[in-house]
Amino acid sequence: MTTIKDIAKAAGVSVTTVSRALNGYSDVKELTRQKIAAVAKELNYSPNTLARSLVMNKSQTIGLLVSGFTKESVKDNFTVEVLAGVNECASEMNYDLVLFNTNSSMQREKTYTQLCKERRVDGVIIQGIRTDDPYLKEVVDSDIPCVLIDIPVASENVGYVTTDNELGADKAVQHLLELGHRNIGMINGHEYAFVSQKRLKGYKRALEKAGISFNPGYVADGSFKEDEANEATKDLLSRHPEITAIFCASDLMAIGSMKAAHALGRQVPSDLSIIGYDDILLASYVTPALTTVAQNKFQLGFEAAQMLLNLLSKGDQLKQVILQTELKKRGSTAPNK
Amino acid sequence: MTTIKDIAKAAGVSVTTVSRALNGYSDVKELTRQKIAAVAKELNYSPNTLARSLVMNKSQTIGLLVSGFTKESVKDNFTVEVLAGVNECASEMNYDLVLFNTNSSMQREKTYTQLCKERRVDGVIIQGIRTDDPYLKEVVDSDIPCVLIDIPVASENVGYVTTDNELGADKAVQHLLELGHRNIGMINGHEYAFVSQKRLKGYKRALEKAGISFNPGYVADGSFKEDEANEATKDLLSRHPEITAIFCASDLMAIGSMKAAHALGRQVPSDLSIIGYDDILLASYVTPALTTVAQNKFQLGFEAAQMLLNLLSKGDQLKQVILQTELKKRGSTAPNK
DNA sequence: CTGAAAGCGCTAACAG
DNA sequence: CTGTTAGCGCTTTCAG
Repeated sequence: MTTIKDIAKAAGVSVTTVSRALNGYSDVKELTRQKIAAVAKELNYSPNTLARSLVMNKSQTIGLLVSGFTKESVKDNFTVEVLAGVNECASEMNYDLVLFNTNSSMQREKTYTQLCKERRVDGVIIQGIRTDDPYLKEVVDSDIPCVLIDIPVASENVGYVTTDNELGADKAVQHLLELGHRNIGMINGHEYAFVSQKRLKGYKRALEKAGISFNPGYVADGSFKEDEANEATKDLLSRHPEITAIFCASDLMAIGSMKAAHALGRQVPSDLSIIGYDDILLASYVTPALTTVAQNKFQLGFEAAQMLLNLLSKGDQLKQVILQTELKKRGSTAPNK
Repeated sequence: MTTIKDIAKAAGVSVTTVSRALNGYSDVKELTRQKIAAVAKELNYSPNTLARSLVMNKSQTIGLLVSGFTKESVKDNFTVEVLAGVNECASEMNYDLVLFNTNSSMQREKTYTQLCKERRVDGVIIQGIRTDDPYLKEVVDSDIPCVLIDIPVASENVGYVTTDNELGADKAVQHLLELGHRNIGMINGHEYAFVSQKRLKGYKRALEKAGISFNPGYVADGSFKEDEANEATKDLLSRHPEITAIFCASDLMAIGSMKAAHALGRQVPSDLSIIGYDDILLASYVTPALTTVAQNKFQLGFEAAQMLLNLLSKGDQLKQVILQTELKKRGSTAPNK
């Protein structure tokens, strides 16, 4: 493997000159530069980024902590799309991504922080972590630049990007209200997700605006899982058969709810309207197609990467980005009869 | 950031001893070891893997070249599942993954090989690359240990893992034959995928076994895309209305075919049977649910990682793994009337 | 059992 | 414009 030393020798110059020439510094005679470039190509040279990173104390790498790559959770294309967005932005800025093994089946012995510090990533993007994850605080408290997705925490070198979850939920419920529904249930995620709290808030707000008092018994948790939402929906509907519409805090759960409705012999949307959240791929493929509150997952990732890179370059220090959502009316909601 | 030097000073020993103690060498007095461990923890030490990799000439990192992280291609959860498998295996073996930016919208100036060499990854896994990708040959020819997914190339330090595509296609067509279909069309991917070639072969083989002569006009290409398959299917069916069943070389294309059938007023499965390949998530969610040939994508990734790590450890030098597929009978196929 | 010293490949003052 | 020198943090002979 050729090194700049080899090039220096072959070109009859010093390593310094080689380094400078190869890195495009201005203070190298054009002729020398060409000579060096030629030799480098001839010798099939590749710079060793490890060495460079070591001395520059900068790895041009950003770490990715996601908990969405387990065998089970591929259903949700949320993670992938976010990743695609991150990748796109990182790509443009010449950063590489390292995926940390946060979800091994084995007991993890190293904390995220350790992983990041050892790998000397320049910064880290965190997604899909529960707010009660013990390591979350650790990373945030560390001095590693960090951008969180859907977790509103900001500080010296921590920012976040999320969507307007309260408004999104509000819009969803608003839609149901406009269709004439009055008894609207909600299947929420779990308390360890900020988005759940926000979406519940939006649900309440929309209800309140419509002059409908909030009934805690109308809300159940589905842990963001299809199966649990299925169960929760069955339970909810049997306790409250008067419910004519359900707002689910995720599409996957909405699909679970639809199955529950089906099992209970209630037709969607004629007997029961269901609205989801996220606009995952499946949403438009299930039957009936799911009405949902769409969030731009790709953009979420892209913006997160952009914020992180800005943080790193000490450019604009924007610590908060809130994206808007869009109501997608499809087949799973209909006027109340 | 603490270094072993700091620890050495604080513990009153040399850096050598610190290095050895921390790396669990046996030739360190137990007392010294404990002392060092204590100091290390006290000083909140994290080893610098960059430095270590540099001197050891080993980065404990494997590169991932996928072309499945563009904004458009998230539909296919194939890539993600493979990634999950790779991640799982790498995780167990304490390797980290670096995702190379192979799909930036900008013109890429660096070849895969360059990327790999610069980052000093120990090996690389390649997935979703077309066989006519100019860089593919380059990587394979380089001396970087490499495992390909679905591209049957093996050499000194190159291996591959794939599924038995010919048999899989054979099983699919067999299934249609058993349902009494005789005029069976095929929507294939494109010629730059080995799997397409294999699946076509399997299609022919099944037909031949049944004593049905191959009609080239019954085969069209859909480029593995939903839309193109849709068009191709419309075209195929209008040219050959006698076709009663179609074998699609991917589920995404099968979904496109289903839409085409719908547009043409042909009911699936009663008027037209459609069978896919892959068993992507969508397959079981569309209506009717798609009959398909399932491949274990997670395992594909897992085995690829395992093979690569074996290659790296100079353990068993298995260069070829072929996984089996499973026919999943669902709602999109029915007996020929 | 421990330490001194060399060196991985590169960059960055600093001095010409 | 170019070279000398030092050093990033770590591992590894080689001597004790």
